[in-house]
Amino acid sequence: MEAPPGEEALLLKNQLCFPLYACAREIVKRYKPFLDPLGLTYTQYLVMMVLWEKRQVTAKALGDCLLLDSGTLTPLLKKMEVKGLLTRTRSSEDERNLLVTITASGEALKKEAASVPPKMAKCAGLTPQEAGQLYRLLYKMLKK
Amino acid sequence: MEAPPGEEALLLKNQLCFPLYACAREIVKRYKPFLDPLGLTYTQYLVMMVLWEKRQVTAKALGDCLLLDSGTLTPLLKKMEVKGLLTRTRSSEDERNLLVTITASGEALKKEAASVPPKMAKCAGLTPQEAGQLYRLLYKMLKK
DNA sequence: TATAATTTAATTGTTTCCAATTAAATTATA
DNA sequence: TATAATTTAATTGGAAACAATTAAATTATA
Repeated sequence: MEAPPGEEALLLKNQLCFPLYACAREIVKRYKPFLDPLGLTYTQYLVMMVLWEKRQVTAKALGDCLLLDSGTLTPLLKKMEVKGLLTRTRSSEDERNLLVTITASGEALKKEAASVPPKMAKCAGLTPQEAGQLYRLLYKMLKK
Repeated sequence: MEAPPGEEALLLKNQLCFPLYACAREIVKRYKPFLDPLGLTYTQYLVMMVLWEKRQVTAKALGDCLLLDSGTLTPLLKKMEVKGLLTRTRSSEDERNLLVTITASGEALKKEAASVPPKMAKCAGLTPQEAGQLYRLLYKMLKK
Protein backbone atom coordinates (compact mmCIF):
# COMPACT_ATOMS: atom_id res chain seq x y z
CA MET A 1 0.00 0.00 0.00
CA GLU A 2 2.76 2.35 0.92
CA ALA A 3 5.40 1.31 -1.59
CA PRO A 4 4.25 0.68 -5.13
CA PRO A 5 7.31 1.71 -7.09
CA GLY A 6 7.47 4.62 -9.51
CA GLU A 7 5.01 7.49 -9.81
CA GLU A 8 2.25 5.85 -7.77
CA ALA A 9 4.14 5.84 -4.51
CA LEU A 10 3.93 9.60 -3.99
CA LEU A 11 0.18 9.88 -4.53
CA LEU A 12 -1.71 10.95 -1.43
CA LYS A 13 -4.29 8.22 -1.93
CA ASN A 14 -1.59 5.55 -1.83
CA GLN A 15 -0.25 6.65 1.53
CA LEU A 16 -0.98 4.64 4.63
CA CYS A 17 0.34 7.34 6.89
CA PHE A 18 -2.12 10.00 5.78
CA PRO A 19 -5.36 8.32 6.89
CA LEU A 20 -3.58 7.43 10.13
CA TYR A 21 -2.66 11.04 10.71
CA ALA A 22 -6.09 12.33 9.63
CA CYS A 23 -7.96 9.69 11.61
CA ALA A 24 -6.12 10.48 14.82
CA ARG A 25 -7.09 14.14 14.53
CA GLU A 26 -10.63 13.24 13.58
CA ILE A 27 -11.03 11.00 16.62
CA VAL A 28 -9.85 13.74 18.97
CA LYS A 29 -12.50 15.99 17.40
CA ARG A 30 -15.19 13.37 17.91
CA TYR A 31 -14.23 13.11 21.59
CA LYS A 32 -14.48 16.85 22.10
CA PRO A 33 -18.28 17.09 22.62
CA PHE A 34 -18.05 14.35 25.26
CA LEU A 35 -14.96 15.71 27.00
CA ASP A 36 -15.89 19.40 27.01
CA PRO A 37 -18.55 18.86 29.71
CA LEU A 38 -15.85 17.23 31.87
CA GLY A 39 -13.51 20.16 31.29
CA LEU A 40 -10.88 17.84 29.82
CA THR A 41 -8.91 17.96 26.59
CA TYR A 42 -8.18 14.64 24.94
CA THR A 43 -4.62 14.49 26.23
CA GLN A 44 -5.79 15.36 29.72
CA TYR A 45 -8.35 12.56 29.45
CA LEU A 46 -5.51 10.13 28.69
CA VAL A 47 -3.64 11.30 31.80
CA MET A 48 -6.79 10.87 33.87
CA MET A 49 -7.28 7.31 32.59
CA VAL A 50 -3.83 6.42 33.88
CA LEU A 51 -4.56 8.10 37.23
CA TRP A 52 -7.99 6.49 37.58
CA GLU A 53 -6.21 3.17 37.26
CA LYS A 54 -3.06 3.78 39.33
CA ARG A 55 -3.84 6.77 41.57
CA GLN A 56 -0.16 7.76 41.67
CA VAL A 57 2.58 7.60 39.06
CA THR A 58 5.86 9.36 38.39
CA ALA A 59 5.97 11.78 35.48
CA LYS A 60 8.48 9.41 33.91
CA ALA A 61 6.12 6.44 34.10
CA LEU A 62 3.30 8.56 32.74
CA GLY A 63 5.47 9.56 29.81
CA ASP A 64 6.31 5.90 29.17
CA CYS A 65 2.61 4.97 29.25
CA LEU A 66 1.46 7.74 26.94
CA LEU A 67 4.61 8.04 24.82
CA LEU A 68 4.93 11.71 25.69
CA ASP A 69 8.03 13.57 26.90
CA SER A 70 8.53 16.19 29.58
CA GLY A 71 8.22 18.99 27.06
CA THR A 72 4.59 18.01 26.62
CA LEU A 73 3.83 16.68 30.09
CA THR A 74 5.31 19.43 32.26
CA PRO A 75 2.95 22.21 31.13
CA LEU A 76 0.03 19.76 30.83
CA LEU A 77 0.40 18.52 34.42
CA LYS A 78 0.77 22.07 35.72
CA LYS A 79 -2.53 23.03 34.12
CA MET A 80 -4.21 19.94 35.54
CA GLU A 81 -2.86 20.73 38.98
CA VAL A 82 -4.36 24.23 38.74
CA LYS A 83 -7.69 22.62 37.84
CA GLY A 84 -7.44 20.54 41.01
CA LEU A 85 -7.34 17.16 39.26
CA LEU A 86 -3.94 16.09 40.57
CA THR A 87 -1.01 17.15 42.75
CA ARG A 88 2.65 17.38 41.77
CA THR A 89 5.17 16.54 44.49
CA ARG A 90 8.74 15.34 44.56
CA SER A 91 9.56 11.83 45.69
CA SER A 92 11.46 11.89 48.99
CA GLU A 93 13.43 8.76 48.01
CA ASP A 94 14.61 10.30 44.77
CA GLU A 95 14.14 14.02 44.36
CA ARG A 96 14.42 13.73 40.59
CA ASN A 97 11.08 11.97 40.42
CA LEU A 98 7.90 13.97 40.17
CA LEU A 99 4.99 12.17 41.80
CA VAL A 100 1.68 12.80 40.14
CA THR A 101 -1.22 11.94 42.45
CA ILE A 102 -4.93 12.06 41.75
CA THR A 103 -7.08 14.27 44.00
CA ALA A 104 -10.55 13.50 45.36
CA SER A 105 -11.95 15.81 42.72
CA GLY A 106 -10.01 13.92 40.06
CA GLU A 107 -11.42 10.65 41.38
CA ALA A 108 -14.92 12.08 41.35
CA LEU A 109 -14.62 12.87 37.66
CA LYS A 110 -14.38 9.16 36.90
CA LYS A 111 -18.12 8.68 37.41
CA GLU A 112 -18.96 11.28 34.81
CA ALA A 113 -16.34 9.90 32.45
CA ALA A 114 -17.92 6.44 32.54
CA SER A 115 -20.38 7.51 29.87
CA VAL A 116 -17.66 8.52 27.42
CA PRO A 117 -16.35 5.15 26.11
CA PRO A 118 -19.75 3.77 25.05
CA LYS A 119 -20.57 7.01 23.25
CA MET A 120 -17.24 7.00 21.46
CA ALA A 121 -17.58 3.37 20.44
CA LYS A 122 -20.59 4.35 18.38
CA CYS A 123 -18.70 7.29 16.89
CA ALA A 124 -15.92 5.12 15.50
CA GLY A 125 -18.30 3.43 13.06
CA LEU A 126 -16.51 0.08 13.15
CA THR A 127 -17.85 -3.34 14.06
CA PRO A 128 -16.30 -4.87 17.20
CA GLN A 129 -14.34 -7.24 14.95
CA GLU A 130 -12.98 -4.39 12.88
CA ALA A 131 -12.10 -2.43 16.01
CA GLY A 132 -10.19 -5.46 17.29
CA GLN A 133 -8.30 -5.79 14.01
CA LEU A 134 -7.43 -2.13 13.99
CA TYR A 135 -6.25 -2.32 17.60
CA ARG A 136 -3.94 -5.22 16.82
CA LEU A 137 -2.47 -3.57 13.72
CA LEU A 138 -1.81 -0.27 15.49
CA TYR A 139 -0.02 -1.94 18.39
CA LYS A 140 2.03 -3.98 15.96
CA MET A 141 3.15 -0.77 14.29
CA LEU A 142 3.88 0.88 17.61
CA LYS A 143 6.03 -1.99 18.84
CA LYS A 144 8.27 -2.04 15.79
CA MET B 1 -12.58 -3.08 22.02
CA GLU B 2 -13.65 0.38 22.95
CA ALA B 3 -16.77 -0.38 24.94
CA PRO B 4 -16.64 -3.22 27.42
CA PRO B 5 -19.08 -2.01 30.05
CA GLY B 6 -18.17 -1.14 33.64
CA GLU B 7 -14.70 -0.52 35.01
CA GLU B 8 -12.85 -1.96 32.05
CA ALA B 9 -13.96 0.66 29.58
CA LEU B 10 -11.82 3.43 31.07
CA LEU B 11 -8.56 1.46 31.10
CA LEU B 12 -5.94 2.89 28.76
CA LYS B 13 -5.17 -0.54 27.38
CA ASN B 14 -8.80 -0.99 26.30
CA GLN B 15 -8.86 2.18 24.26
CA LEU B 16 -8.77 2.05 20.50
CA CYS B 17 -8.19 5.75 20.21
CA PHE B 18 -4.95 5.79 22.16
CA PRO B 19 -2.86 3.59 19.85
CA LEU B 20 -4.33 5.56 16.95
CA TYR B 21 -3.21 8.82 18.48
CA ALA B 22 0.20 7.44 19.52
CA CYS B 23 0.76 5.71 16.19
CA ALA B 24 0.07 8.84 14.18
CA ARG B 25 2.67 10.76 16.19
CA GLU B 26 5.11 7.86 15.97
CA ILE B 27 4.80 7.72 12.20
CA VAL B 28 5.53 11.42 11.85
CA LYS B 29 8.67 10.84 13.93
CA ARG B 30 9.73 7.96 11.71
CA TYR B 31 9.36 10.17 8.63
CA LYS B 32 11.53 12.89 10.11
CA PRO B 33 14.95 11.43 9.22
CA PHE B 34 13.81 11.02 5.61
CA LEU B 35 12.11 14.42 5.31
CA ASP B 36 14.74 16.52 7.08
CA PRO B 37 17.16 16.21 4.13
CA LEU B 38 14.37 17.55 1.89
CA GLY B 39 13.75 20.45 4.26
CA LEU B 40 10.12 19.40 4.70
CA THR B 41 8.00 18.79 7.78
CA TYR B 42 5.48 15.98 7.55
CA THR B 43 2.55 18.34 6.94
CA GLN B 44 4.52 20.17 4.28
CA TYR B 45 5.26 16.81 2.66
CA LEU B 46 1.52 16.15 2.47
CA VAL B 47 0.97 19.50 0.76
CA MET B 48 3.76 18.72 -1.69
CA MET B 49 2.21 15.34 -2.54
CA VAL B 50 -0.98 17.11 -3.57
CA LEU B 51 0.99 19.65 -5.62
CA TRP B 52 3.18 17.01 -7.28
CA GLU B 53 -0.04 15.42 -8.46
CA LYS B 54 -2.10 18.49 -9.39
CA ARG B 55 0.38 21.37 -9.85
CA GLN B 56 -2.27 23.92 -8.87
CA VAL B 57 -5.09 23.79 -6.32
CA THR B 58 -7.13 26.29 -4.34
CA ALA B 59 -6.47 26.52 -0.63
CA LYS B 60 -10.02 25.30 -0.15
CA ALA B 61 -9.44 22.15 -2.22
CA LEU B 62 -6.17 21.53 -0.41
CA GLY B 63 -7.99 21.76 2.91
CA ASP B 64 -10.61 19.30 1.67
CA CYS B 65 -7.90 16.87 0.56
CA LEU B 66 -5.89 17.02 3.76
CA LEU B 67 -8.75 17.68 6.19
CA LEU B 68 -7.07 20.86 7.42
CA ASP B 69 -8.63 24.30 7.81
CA SER B 70 -7.36 27.77 6.99
CA GLY B 71 -6.10 28.26 10.52
CA THR B 72 -3.55 25.55 9.83
CA LEU B 73 -3.02 26.06 6.12
CA THR B 74 -2.59 29.83 5.97
CA PRO B 75 0.65 30.01 7.98
CA LEU B 76 1.88 26.71 6.52
CA LEU B 77 1.50 27.90 2.93
CA LYS B 78 3.13 31.22 3.72
CA LYS B 79 6.19 29.42 5.05
CA MET B 80 6.31 27.17 2.01
CA GLU B 81 6.08 30.19 -0.26
CA VAL B 82 9.06 31.75 1.52
CA LYS B 83 10.97 28.50 0.95
CA GLY B 84 10.20 28.81 -2.76
CA LEU B 85 8.17 25.62 -3.05
CA LEU B 86 4.94 27.26 -4.18
CA THR B 87 3.28 30.58 -5.01
CA ARG B 88 0.11 32.04 -3.52
CA THR B 89 -2.06 34.12 -5.85
CA ARG B 90 -5.72 35.07 -6.02
CA SER B 91 -7.98 33.61 -8.66
CA SER B 92 -9.09 36.29 -11.12
CA GLU B 93 -12.46 34.59 -11.63
CA ASP B 94 -13.18 34.56 -7.92
CA GLU B 95 -11.01 36.71 -5.72
CA ARG B 96 -11.97 34.70 -2.67
CA ASN B 97 -10.00 31.73 -3.92
CA LEU B 98 -6.32 31.44 -3.15
CA LEU B 99 -4.47 29.58 -5.89
CA VAL B 100 -1.57 27.52 -4.68
CA THR B 101 0.82 26.68 -7.51
CA ILE B 102 3.95 24.56 -7.41
CA THR B 103 7.24 26.21 -8.49
CA ALA B 104 10.02 24.65 -10.56
CA SER B 105 11.95 24.19 -7.36
CA GLY B 106 8.97 22.45 -5.81
CA GLU B 107 8.74 20.17 -8.84
CA ALA B 108 12.43 19.42 -8.61
CA LEU B 109 12.02 18.18 -5.06
CA LYS B 110 9.86 15.32 -6.30
CA LYS B 111 12.88 13.39 -7.56
CA GLU B 112 14.50 13.43 -4.14
CA ALA B 113 11.21 12.53 -2.48
CA ALA B 114 10.85 9.41 -4.60
CA SER B 115 13.08 7.52 -2.17
CA VAL B 116 10.87 8.30 0.83
CA PRO B 117 7.89 5.94 0.37
CA PRO B 118 9.93 2.73 0.02
CA LYS B 119 11.99 3.63 3.09
CA MET B 120 8.84 4.35 5.11
CA ALA B 121 7.17 1.13 4.00
CA LYS B 122 9.93 -0.77 5.79
CA CYS B 123 9.54 1.43 8.86
CA ALA B 124 5.88 0.58 9.32
CA GLY B 125 6.69 -3.04 10.14
CA LEU B 126 3.50 -4.43 8.59
CA THR B 127 3.06 -6.99 5.83
CA PRO B 128 1.46 -5.64 2.64
CA GLN B 129 -1.75 -7.48 3.60
CA GLU B 130 -1.79 -5.88 7.02
CA ALA B 131 -1.08 -2.47 5.54
CA GLY B 132 -4.02 -2.94 3.19
CA GLN B 133 -6.30 -3.94 6.06
CA LEU B 134 -5.22 -0.97 8.13
CA TYR B 135 -5.75 1.36 5.17
CA ARG B 136 -9.30 0.10 4.68
CA LEU B 137 -10.19 0.36 8.37
CA LEU B 138 -8.85 3.89 8.70
CA TYR B 139 -10.76 5.14 5.66
CA LYS B 140 -13.92 3.48 6.94
CA MET B 141 -13.52 5.39 10.20
CA LEU B 142 -12.81 8.64 8.38
CA LYS B 143 -15.88 8.36 6.20
CA LYS B 144 -18.29 7.86 9.08
C1' DT C 1 36.05 9.94 48.12
C1' DA C 2 36.09 12.80 44.02
C1' DT C 3 34.77 12.79 39.40
C1' DA C 4 32.20 11.16 35.56
C1' DA C 5 28.10 9.30 33.62
C1' DT C 6 23.28 8.75 33.92
C1' DT C 7 18.62 9.88 34.92
C1' DT C 8 14.76 12.94 35.48
C1' DA C 9 12.20 17.37 34.87
C1' DA C 10 12.04 21.75 33.29
C1' DT C 11 12.86 25.19 29.82
C1' DT C 12 13.14 27.28 25.20
C1' DG C 13 11.87 27.80 20.58
C1' DT C 14 9.40 26.07 16.53
C1' DT C 15 5.50 23.89 14.18
C1' DT C 16 1.04 22.20 14.17
C1' DC C 17 -3.84 22.15 14.99
C1' DC C 18 -8.26 23.94 15.99
C1' DA C 19 -12.33 26.93 17.49
C1' DA C 20 -14.14 31.20 16.93
C1' DT C 21 -14.21 35.51 14.80
C1' DT C 22 -13.49 38.87 11.07
C1' DA C 23 -13.32 40.62 6.40
C1' DA C 24 -13.92 40.41 1.63
C1' DA C 25 -16.03 38.56 -2.47
C1' DT C 26 -19.76 36.30 -4.55
C1' DT C 27 -24.39 34.56 -5.02
C1' DA C 28 -29.22 34.43 -3.87
C1' DT C 29 -33.34 36.74 -2.90
C1' DA C 30 -36.77 40.21 -1.63
C1' DT D 1 -31.29 46.66 -7.78
C1' DA D 2 -30.48 46.61 -2.85
C1' DT D 3 -30.06 43.55 0.88
C1' DA D 4 -29.22 39.12 2.90
C1' DA D 5 -26.94 34.79 2.96
C1' DT D 6 -23.04 32.15 1.69
C1' DT D 7 -18.34 31.15 0.73
C1' DT D 8 -13.41 31.66 1.26
C1' DA D 9 -9.14 33.17 3.68
C1' DA D 10 -7.09 35.33 7.25
C1' DT D 11 -6.59 36.31 12.07
C1' DT D 12 -6.51 35.49 17.06
C1' DG D 13 -5.89 32.87 21.05
C1' DG D 14 -5.13 28.51 23.27
C1' DA D 15 -3.33 23.64 23.65
C1' DA D 16 -0.39 20.25 22.11
C1' DA D 17 3.84 18.11 20.48
C1' DC D 18 8.71 17.75 19.89
C1' DA D 19 13.87 18.67 19.49
C1' DA D 20 17.46 20.42 21.91
C1' DT D 21 19.37 22.26 25.94
C1' DT D 22 19.87 23.01 30.93
C1' DA D 23 19.87 21.89 35.81
C1' DA D 24 19.53 18.99 39.64
C1' DA D 25 19.82 14.54 41.80
C1' DT D 26 21.58 10.04 41.80
C1' DT D 27 24.60 6.28 40.60
C1' DA D 28 28.81 4.36 38.86
C1' DT D 29 33.63 4.39 38.61
C1' DA D 30 38.45 5.72 38.78
